[in-house]
Amino acid sequence: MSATAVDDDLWSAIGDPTRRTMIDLLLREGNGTATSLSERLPVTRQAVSKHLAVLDRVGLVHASPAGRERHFQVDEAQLARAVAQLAAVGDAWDARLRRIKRLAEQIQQTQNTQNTNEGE
Amino acid sequence: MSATAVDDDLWSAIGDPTRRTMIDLLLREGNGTATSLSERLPVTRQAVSKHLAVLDRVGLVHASPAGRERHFQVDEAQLARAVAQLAAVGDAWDARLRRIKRLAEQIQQTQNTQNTNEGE
DNA sequence: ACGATGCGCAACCGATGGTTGCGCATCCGC
DNA sequence: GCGGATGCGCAACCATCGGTTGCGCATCGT
Repeated sequence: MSATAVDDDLWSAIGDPTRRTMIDLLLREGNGTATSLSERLPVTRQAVSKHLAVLDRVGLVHASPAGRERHFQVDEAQLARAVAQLAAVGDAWDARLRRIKRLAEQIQQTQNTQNTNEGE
Repeated sequence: MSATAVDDDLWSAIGDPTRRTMIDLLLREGNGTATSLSERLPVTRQAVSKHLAVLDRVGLVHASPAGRERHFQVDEAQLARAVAQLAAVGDAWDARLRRIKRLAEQIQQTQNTQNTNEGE
């Protein structure tokens, strides 16, 4: 049934909308610092820093110190794991509600045409 | 039109591991009450009741009073929306990961082909 | 050398997931 | 019909978390 400890950490990590956006930004730009990310987010540097700490703890990102800055970038393999988690839960529900799968896909199509990615 | 309010509510609703399990149980057994669910969960009835209230508020489940009991069941259409949310985020990241991998492979071969395909 | 920049630590606040305790309504056995 | 068991909601309370502000320290640039 899913829900191991690691899985749960990944879930809670990507469950936060701010963290999702941060991952998105990091993926888009390759890397970033707490300060650079905070400039593109509606939260303060400290909040971003905390989120980065969380993401770092679960291994979704890792930092590389460069002088007085800390450059973060996404760990692709770990993110792939997280994506697999999403898919797993979706599939689990889908397995029980296979008949609504088509409906979900239709909705997804609509959403994809509306928003390809996030901007806020 | 990225994260609308409703979408965000859906995310936070399914983001909680207890609520995910509750949805799972409800799907498995068709319906359930706060008490019946709490017997299968490591939390108290009140906690379950609160979660049910949250899920009810975002429309993922709805209750049907029966005597002194309140039977809940999953709203399939709304759950389909939620699954679509998961898939959408997963697809977005997945697509970007694929792009990164391709880019990395291309960089390795750039010495020869020089086919820079960085859309971004 | 000194100001600007980037960061971490600490204190604090509001929301939330969780608990316990209580009271009320409904059902069941007598 | 009465009383206990059952199911629920409300309220108080606690811990955690996302967020803020404030401060101090290290590094960079002139």
